[in-house]
Amino acid sequence: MSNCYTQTPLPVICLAGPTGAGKTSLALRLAQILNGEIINTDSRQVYRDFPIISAQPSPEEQASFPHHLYGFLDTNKKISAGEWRAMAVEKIRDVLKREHVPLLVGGTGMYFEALLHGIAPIPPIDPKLRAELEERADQEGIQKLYHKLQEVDPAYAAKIHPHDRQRIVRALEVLAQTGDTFTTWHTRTGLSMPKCQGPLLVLKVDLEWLLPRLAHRITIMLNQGAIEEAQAAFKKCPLATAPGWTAIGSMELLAYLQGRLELSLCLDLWLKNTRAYAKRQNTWFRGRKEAQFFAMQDAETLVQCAQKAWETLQNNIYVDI
RNA sequence: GGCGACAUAGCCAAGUGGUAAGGCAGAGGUCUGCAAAAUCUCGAUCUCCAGUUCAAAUCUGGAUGUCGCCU
Repeated sequence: MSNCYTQTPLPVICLAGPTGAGKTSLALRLAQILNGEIINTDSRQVYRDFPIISAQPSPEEQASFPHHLYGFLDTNKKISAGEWRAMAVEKIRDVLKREHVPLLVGGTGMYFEALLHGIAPIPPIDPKLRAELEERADQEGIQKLYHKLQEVDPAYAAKIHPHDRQRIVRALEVLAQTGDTFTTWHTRTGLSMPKCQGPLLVLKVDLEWLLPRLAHRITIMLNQGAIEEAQAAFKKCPLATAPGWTAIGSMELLAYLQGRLELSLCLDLWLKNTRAYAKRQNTWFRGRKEAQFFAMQDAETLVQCAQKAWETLQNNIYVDI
């Protein structure tokens, strides 16, 4: 019985949307109605030292229903989409064993993608390879590496832009270590991986509506001690390039703490970057075919959809078993 | 009231006779292990009117507006 979920898709409910849309409070509602447990699907809320700045659910909120994968990672550590997925799947299994509903809540589109559609089972790549490629890119120019990619994996090269350094390096490092091209790996997506299945419920927000909310949220964060939080984090991890610092809010505050930015400019920039991020998130979710969109005013409808979807998932699972 | 300067996209701004750089903001995309990342695409005929010229954002005159100084 313990391995039945490895054969059948794991049923989940996904709640996504841009930052500041109101996912956290809605998630609590879903948890209450569906008897759910909340699993973080956000690449920044995993960091231990930034609970305020990354807008993690408050301790009270986290105490009201079980929350998973929040604030467990050190600032100098990073996590990949694949690693997150593995952890999330484990949590999902646990939740299901308790006969609760796994609620995946967050704003990181790629994590939802990895969870619902799988990700190529590429082994961990030696960081040295990437470092070497990055250095070559610095010295010879990224065009050289792109030309190389065109030779070894023309199909993938055609899919990305010649300036897309991150993806060019990634494709080359994978090939260098595994001997297989990125394109080949992509064909193996989903194999030997537990699948998750469920609705992708997305909060649809208008940026004009969101902007004042984001501004207000920054004020609240400051009142809650965002600056002190950044100070404390800096004491623990003074390396500005550490993965945990590459988040909106923390990077601007760090610049302020280091005297590189006036406070008022820092706050302006923080807001600006947050808004731009929300826009990118909108773009991402808009492009998902399976996404179902709801305005915040239609939260009720969303909840009903989640309930209905869960019933359907239950039935399907039992049929499969 | 007088004198002077300026007037280029939402903002900043280059361009001094040959048919409008750039930055920011904004909009729309891409996305397979860094994703709060990386990356791509998109905008004006130069305040208005008249004139000079083959040709004007660029020269001349006038109008309007803004800013500064003066009385």
